[in-house]
Amino acid sequence: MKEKISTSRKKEIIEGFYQLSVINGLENTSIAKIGKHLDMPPSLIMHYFPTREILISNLIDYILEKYLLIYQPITKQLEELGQVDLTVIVETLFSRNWNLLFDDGVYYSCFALIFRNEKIKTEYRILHYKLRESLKDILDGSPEMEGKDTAMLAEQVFVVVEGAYFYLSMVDDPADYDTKVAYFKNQVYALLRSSEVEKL
Amino acid sequence: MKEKISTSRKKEIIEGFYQLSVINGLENTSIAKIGKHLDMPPSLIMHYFPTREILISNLIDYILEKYLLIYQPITKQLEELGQVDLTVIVETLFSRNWNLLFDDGVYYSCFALIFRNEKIKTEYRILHYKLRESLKDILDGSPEMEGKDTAMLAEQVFVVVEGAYFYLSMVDDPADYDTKVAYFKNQVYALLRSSEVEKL
DNA sequence: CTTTATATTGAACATTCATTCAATATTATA
DNA sequence: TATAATATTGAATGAATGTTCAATATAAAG
Repeated sequence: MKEKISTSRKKEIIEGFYQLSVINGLENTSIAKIGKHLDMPPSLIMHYFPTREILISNLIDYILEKYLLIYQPITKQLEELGQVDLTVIVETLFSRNWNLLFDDGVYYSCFALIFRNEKIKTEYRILHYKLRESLKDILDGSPEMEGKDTAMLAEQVFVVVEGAYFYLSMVDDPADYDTKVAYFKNQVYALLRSSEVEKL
Repeated sequence: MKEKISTSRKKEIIEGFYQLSVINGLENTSIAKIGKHLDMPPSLIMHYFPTREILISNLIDYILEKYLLIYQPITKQLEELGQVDLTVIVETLFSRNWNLLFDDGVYYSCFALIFRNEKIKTEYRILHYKLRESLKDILDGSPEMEGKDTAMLAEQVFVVVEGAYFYLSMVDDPADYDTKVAYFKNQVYALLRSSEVEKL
């Protein structure tokens, strides 16, 4: 029971950090502000996270865990039906709920840290490699993908997905947004249908 | 001549800001540090940029201007030969020099601000729309693109390019890097060759 | 040369920052 | 119950933050 307090407090602090970062931005969220938000002295926060760097590192773990949740609809169908429809994959990847799962502002702020912090870079790399491997495994389970280079396909699909999310963040006009999403979905469907990607 | 001092000082300050941001990160670069770096009192910086927000806004202008420079090899060939080879386009878009033109860490840190600042978001949107329009114009000039939906193609090509740059930032292993770049280049070539993109 | 506008300086401001520390309260273990 | 470990508090630290201001230097315009 002793450990419980420690872990739940840590979770509470990270979540408070995240919530305030969504509102004010990562760079404007101080330890004092988190403390005020959670009704907790700053010294208690530093008891659990000795430095700000450690605190941020844990926030990134938290965000990357959330990031993985986009896969839930796919893995759910995989468990229930034993295999996954390609349409479900594409629709899941481009679903707007993904965007609602976590805040893009915080996500990209944290991402920007990879350029000056090797540990964070590695964390991001591992996550993104994992995502592609998962997709490869799913594709390998589909009879339509027989004989295709699924590893390459997974890379190519995700580059479209991530490029799309990056770009679409700037698009405000809903009609414009929908048109572009349709472009990118078709692009992915074309990739998955293509015969040019067959293995040697 | 009076105006000259003002503009050159402003340029000096923004460049100093940028340089320090590359090293220490945008969020760790204060006005005092810029002043020390340029041997200049902080008050002089605030004379030209009354608030930090304005300073950042100008830094973003500076970065986005640099971003546009990736197009130089293409526009150069366009001026010299009257038309552009598709290979030159793809190779230019994926050239490593692009990465060296400006720092990705600063670029993504600034990008993260679009989620809490409409003005910055609009600036980013305008730039990215401009990039796509330029590519469309270039494609329209190519006989190989006759009858194709070049607007859509430009969108699809850039989503691959930007997704690739985002993803490749995390990749450290050079062999891995090259493999993936080859994937994404082929992906773009396939897009440009595809017959499925014909206009209605 | 005088006047006016701009450039530059250095000191000062309150505020916020991450972090430290010693003291106390709570809980788990023996 | 006594002891040891953890949880929590509140006050204090010095350094850094963005910003303001009045004073001075320099250059342009009349």
